[in-house]
Amino acid sequence: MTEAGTQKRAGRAVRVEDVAREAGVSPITVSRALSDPEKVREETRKKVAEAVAKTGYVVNRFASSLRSGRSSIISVFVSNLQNQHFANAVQGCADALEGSGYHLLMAQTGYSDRLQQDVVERVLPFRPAAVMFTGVVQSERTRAQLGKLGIPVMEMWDYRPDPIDMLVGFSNAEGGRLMGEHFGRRGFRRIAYCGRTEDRGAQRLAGFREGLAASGRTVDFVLPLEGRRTVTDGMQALEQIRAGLPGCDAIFFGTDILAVGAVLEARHLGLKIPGDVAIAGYGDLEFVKQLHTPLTTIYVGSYALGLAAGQMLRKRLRHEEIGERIALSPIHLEVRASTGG
Amino acid sequence: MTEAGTQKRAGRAVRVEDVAREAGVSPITVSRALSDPEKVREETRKKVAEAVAKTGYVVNRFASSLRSGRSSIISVFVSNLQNQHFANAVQGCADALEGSGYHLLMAQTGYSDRLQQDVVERVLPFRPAAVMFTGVVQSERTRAQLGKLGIPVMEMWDYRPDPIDMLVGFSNAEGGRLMGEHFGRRGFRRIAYCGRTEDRGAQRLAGFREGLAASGRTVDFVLPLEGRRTVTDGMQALEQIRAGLPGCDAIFFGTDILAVGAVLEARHLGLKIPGDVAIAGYGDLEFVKQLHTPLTTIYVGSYALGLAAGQMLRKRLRHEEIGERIALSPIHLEVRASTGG
DNA sequence: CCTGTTGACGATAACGTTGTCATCGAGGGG
DNA sequence: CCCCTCGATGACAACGTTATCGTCAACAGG
Repeated sequence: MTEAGTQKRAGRAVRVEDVAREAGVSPITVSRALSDPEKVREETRKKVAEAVAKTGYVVNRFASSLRSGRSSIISVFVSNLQNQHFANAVQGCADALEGSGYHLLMAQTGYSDRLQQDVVERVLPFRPAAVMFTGVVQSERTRAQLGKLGIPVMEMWDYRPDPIDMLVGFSNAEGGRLMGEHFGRRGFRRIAYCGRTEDRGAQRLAGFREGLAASGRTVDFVLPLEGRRTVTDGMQALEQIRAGLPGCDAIFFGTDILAVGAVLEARHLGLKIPGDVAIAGYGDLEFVKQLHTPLTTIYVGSYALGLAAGQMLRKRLRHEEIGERIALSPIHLEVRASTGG
Repeated sequence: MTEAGTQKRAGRAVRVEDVAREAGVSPITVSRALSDPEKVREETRKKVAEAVAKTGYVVNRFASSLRSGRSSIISVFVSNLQNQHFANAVQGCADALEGSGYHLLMAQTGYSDRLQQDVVERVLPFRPAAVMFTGVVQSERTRAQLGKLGIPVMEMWDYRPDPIDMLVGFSNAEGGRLMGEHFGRRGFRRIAYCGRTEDRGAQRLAGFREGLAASGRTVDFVLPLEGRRTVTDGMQALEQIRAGLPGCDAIFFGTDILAVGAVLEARHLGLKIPGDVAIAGYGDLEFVKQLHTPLTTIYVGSYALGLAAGQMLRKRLRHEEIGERIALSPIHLEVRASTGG
């Protein structure tokens, strides 16, 4: 058994009935005055407001949601708020939904599918009006279950062509392409990629190749580094790339953290950036412009993404036309000193 | 009128009654089998479980909370998740409460008192089992209102001796003191402080003076900078301090962001750090160890703080003895190159 | 055999609100 | 002057669950 629910409120709650008696009207009129004021005369509304103030009445949303069959809860699934981008996105959602009367219920998911399944089931008792995910839902079973729920579902962050319902994401391919074109304009000749080569990484790499192809270039060396990586990995990567591709003059890292490591290591080795080797990253860190050698990277607006998702969802909840159910949040190239800004 | 509540569920919901019929028991037995399994025979429990699976029953927490008078909702007030420290703290709370059966409801507060008052009222309809705040509650009216609620209240982040109910915070004075002692050990002679001189800043400064006093030192120059500040402010501050206190050889900034600016400006001016001027900050940024000149600062464990707060609250909700209702989360000095680490 | 206790389960009612339909008077068109 | 619409309000019942009390059988102790 769970621990929840040992809190009991003391005393008898103030009910609509009490307010109604105080105001000299019927309970249903109190209800209307509070939730649909236009249907009540100005004068009556005022009497009710006074009675509410006097009694200290606070509506009970459990009763109200039960009876009306409406829920003001939107459930937000986040794998980890310590990831600053996710936190920003959630804040964006919150801001977009401010004043809409909806409330965000945090649901923590680990990265694992099994957990996500559990959590979805833990949230369903609240009959949420909608659910949002930072990151696409992986498990097919969960996707099917969510689809059948008949409520708006928002997937954020990643792109996929067949969302459960709505999606606002970044195009990883677009980011890679922008960087490829930039490398072409800069005239780099021996080009390496380092980072993940699965999922998001694969998309970034594919886009990168495409962008380079526009100026007849190719990726001459790929150093795959799967999973979570650190600055130290980036430092080692630089050596491996220089060994694997002698004369390499430009490296695109799939993740800023690796690029930061490479920048530090290059300075350590006395290499000129970008003279000897140009280095670029992909936007997962906010401080890279404050490095000694500011890093060229792909800027990812995680707050803006969350805001856009929240706005789309809000429209949807108002039954307004939302047009496309898939939106790509803008990303752009930040050219800085590390590629010769 | 708010927008919320336009979602209506289609079809007839599966109720305990349906499950009961399927399992050949009474509704109340189904309820018990699900929420208090020990009171039901193993065999009956199994029949109920099968019936639940077959019917796809999901409990309706609105009905259950309404009838039982218990809420599984804990309301968390955050001013801004884009502040990484707050996000970490919230994640800590979430982790501490994982598996407890409680759910976190996000409540966004601006920094203003008026807003906080509004939001508290927006949350009360959920009859939360507890409320948590990142940051102490400023408004006396809100403090009184919360006190009367009779539910656990947790204030996080700042320290104050008279919390509404429970508090887990950092001692800003302690951080200042540690830095003052460090400056003493380093032998700095002409010492400046720059940053806020109100609230948290005042405490940091007071602690700093105290730490310096241990080695007979004093703060020779104070440059007050109230409000939110940026790297640029830090850059300008360095010049002002050098003008205001010629020969200044060490500066303690009340906020890392200012210290970062000063470090960048010092490098720009060709000053040696810490040879010409030592610089230290106060832990609000995570990347300062990755600067070209890593920054000495006060480390603040925001995740650990949230975790501790969540754990204390969890105990409290189980009616366990919690001992002190006030806890100080550990902070410590991170000595790095910018003060001659 | 009687009384008391315990364990498993059920019948009834109530939690506080709002959807639905009904009522009633005011005003407008024929 | 009648019929109809419209605005404002009320009576009643129902949303889905669980607290409370009650029933009934099994069993122990005297």
